Amino acid sequence: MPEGHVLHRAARLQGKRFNGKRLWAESPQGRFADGAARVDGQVLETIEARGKHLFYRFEQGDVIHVHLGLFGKFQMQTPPFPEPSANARLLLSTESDRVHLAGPTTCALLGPSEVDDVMGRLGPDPILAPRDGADRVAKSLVRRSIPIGAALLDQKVLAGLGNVYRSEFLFMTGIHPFTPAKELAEGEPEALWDLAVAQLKLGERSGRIVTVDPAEVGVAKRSDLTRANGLYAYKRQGERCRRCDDLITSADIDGRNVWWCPTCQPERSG
DNA sequence: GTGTCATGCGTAT
DNA sequence: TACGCCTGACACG
Repeated sequence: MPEGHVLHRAARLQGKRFNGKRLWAESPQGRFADGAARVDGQVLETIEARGKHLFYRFEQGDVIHVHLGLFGKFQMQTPPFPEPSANARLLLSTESDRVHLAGPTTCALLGPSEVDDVMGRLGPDPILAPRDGADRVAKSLVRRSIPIGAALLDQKVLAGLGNVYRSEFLFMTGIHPFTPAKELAEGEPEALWDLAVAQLKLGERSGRIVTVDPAEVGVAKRSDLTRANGLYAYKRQGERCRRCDDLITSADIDGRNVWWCPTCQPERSG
């Protein structure tokens, strides 16, 4: 259940084990058998994340492209390696480490130009924090009349946000989710970008999404926050806002729920 | 056991 | 807007 921080974390942790190493590749499930056979025995050069996509670049120019979708999962394993689950799409191993991939939406072999196509469809990635990121986000939001709540999930606007960060960032910036993207106030797109940069980097380091300021809930350290007290809005329907005590509410945008505080994020009449 | 939902996204209608 | 894909956790009977 991954947002962008999960993929960057995977790239970092797997890269530490596998970059520059010759790998065994197999697809116990069989659905990536050809691709696995193709890279089996090749040296992995780098693992790169962009938004919610992951790219494994091998010495002969082959690239494995992975997108976890809603259900995909990586597991890192060390010897003695457990029996792969029946749905293991891909195993990459050295003698001392193995990554086990199950349930991805995408696991495919690409050539370099196809990699460019995928990346070309993505907006700036907050974890990579390009200097012009805030500008690009602002320029793309100003052209859209769709709700900001929808725009934030559009990977062309900004690559790597998912449904948890969407509700959290809108809460933290005080923006009602149904505000048309083009009607954001001066500075708000930049504030959303800066928040994304800070929060996704925190998420990448800790491996979880915790947005709440520890002081706000009377906790000493960020690492003491849990799933139960670490979020402001996401999935808190009917619970009290941590700031104003109003009740968190929710609605559907394009088939996905968004949660917000009606007081902290007032509807804007335009 | 069955049904529903979920941190996602592409394609068809 | 609906459906398909991929899987696991949880609620319900």
